[in-house]
Amino acid sequence: MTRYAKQILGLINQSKEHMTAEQIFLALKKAEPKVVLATVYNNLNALYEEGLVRKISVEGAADRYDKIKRHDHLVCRKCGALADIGLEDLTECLKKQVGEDILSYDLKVFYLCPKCR
Amino acid sequence: MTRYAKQILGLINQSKEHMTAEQIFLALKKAEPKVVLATVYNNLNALYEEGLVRKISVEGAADRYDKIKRHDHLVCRKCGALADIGLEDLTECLKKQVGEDILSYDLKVFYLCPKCR
DNA sequence: AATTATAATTAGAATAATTCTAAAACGAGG
DNA sequence: CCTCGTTTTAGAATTATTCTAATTATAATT
Repeated sequence: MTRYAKQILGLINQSKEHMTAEQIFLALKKAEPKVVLATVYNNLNALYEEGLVRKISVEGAADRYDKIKRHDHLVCRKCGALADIGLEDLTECLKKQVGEDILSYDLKVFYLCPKCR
Repeated sequence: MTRYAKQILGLINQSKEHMTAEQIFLALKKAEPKVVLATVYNNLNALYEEGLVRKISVEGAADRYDKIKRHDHLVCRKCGALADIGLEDLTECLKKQVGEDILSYDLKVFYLCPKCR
């Protein structure tokens, strides 16, 4: 794994937030002032292909990157704010229902966050 | 509801596909040759705000619009192809687990579609 | 260490999706 | 038929992301 890929993966795994490519770029820039946004995109795509990070898309907003560790998301339908929740693991249950072999799943639960209520 | 909004809603509800704004625009244009893409976006946003259509975002691709009727999606992790599946309704189960009042949820199950396998 | 090959990074232009702005057209109520 | 509020239009503007080609770094080979 390349130098930048390693650091980007580290950032994503440590972060409690759900960073966009831009935010990751800004964070990485603190350690690597020379790095460029396109490099971050390249590496994020590579990490995603390899299955080392998750990509979450909230309708309308830029894609966000997240650690692989299984967990679900609570999304505010108004402002798009994203929070983690750990619901029970549905993998087995889905495998049975779908029939096909499944790779993973993405469960977003929509609600109105305290601010928007 | 405005003239175009009505037709757009009709298109979405009838369609078996998951159309992007562009595709909806092209379909609507057959009946209404004068309509413009921005109008389609305006109406889609309005319909979405009113909770009359669903918006599904597949990482990387343009947002897709779908009927409100509860169902889930099977997404090919490679090519992004989208298919419907009707899994059991998790609403009650999620309400209990989340605690908060939930509006809806969006479950995407990733797999490799026949073509990409 | 010098040479070559391969992969990663850069800069910046290009593309695609979506939103914004201001003006024009429409439609209901007076 | 005039006015007001809404909808639509045209096109510019924005944003996220990808692409291209040149450059640099890394690794492998002599």
